[in-house]
Amino acid sequence: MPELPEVETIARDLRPHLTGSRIGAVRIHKSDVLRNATPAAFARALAGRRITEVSRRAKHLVLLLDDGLRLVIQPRMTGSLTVARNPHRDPYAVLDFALGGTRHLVYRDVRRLGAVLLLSPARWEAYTARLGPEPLAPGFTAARLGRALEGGRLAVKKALMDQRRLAGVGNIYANEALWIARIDPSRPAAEIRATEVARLHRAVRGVLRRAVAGRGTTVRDYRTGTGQPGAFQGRLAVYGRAGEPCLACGRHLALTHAIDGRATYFCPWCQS
DNA sequence: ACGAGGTCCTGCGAGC
DNA sequence: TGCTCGCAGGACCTCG
Repeated sequence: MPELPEVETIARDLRPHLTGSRIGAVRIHKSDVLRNATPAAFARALAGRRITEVSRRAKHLVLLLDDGLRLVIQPRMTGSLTVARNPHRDPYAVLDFALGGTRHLVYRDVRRLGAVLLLSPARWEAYTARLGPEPLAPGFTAARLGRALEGGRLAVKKALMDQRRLAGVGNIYANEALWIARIDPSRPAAEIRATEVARLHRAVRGVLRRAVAGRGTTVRDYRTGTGQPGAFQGRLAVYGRAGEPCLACGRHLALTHAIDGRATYFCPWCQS
């Protein structure tokens, strides 16, 4: 679920609560999300550490600790992170860090497809180097997007969602951006013309920025860092609207699973 | 060098 | 009402 706007919202919400906080007791309710540490080693590495910085990279939340290690949390489909006071019993709570007083940072993940990593500075460098550019960074130009789409005949929608080519775009915003840019999601990425790349560049950045302003899209599980649903789901133009009228031309929107097996919503008329 | 499909998990809504 | 089936925001892998 959480794509760039959702993780950005979580990071902004958590930052004032976490920055400077010391992690007390670490409770691991489900250990299968820990991808590179045993539960004992994980708890030992975190307990007593101070959080010095809260940031986002792609769809990952990154907590920098005072010993240089980074706690990287990738919520994938159903993960959420909130700061709560005296968290109530929740069968889907996965991790719980006491923060002093009554505050806790809780990672909740129904399907537990999420990933939690503890990375040294060197491993972090290697990790972030494999991810593509940040689409909202000032230096992300249309030419840069054009380069990300180069090579191979893969569908442009798949290229947009490929985290090595471009960071942070998932299924919802790939659908939205392609509709805004009036580009057929199944077209080979390498065949998108320069004028279309320019439209797509504007569309991707525009929809991501508006979704951040709207505090993300809640389809089902996503919650902001304060535990609220996002507000952008009411402003989606195509995602989840199969059979409903296209907001541009009024014809019926279509749904296919032919691209990568993922739900692709599009207007067969506007995006052809 | 691709794409297709299975895998990790659980829950929910549709359909029978 | 109660079952089974397919699908869900992601990303990894193997196979052909």
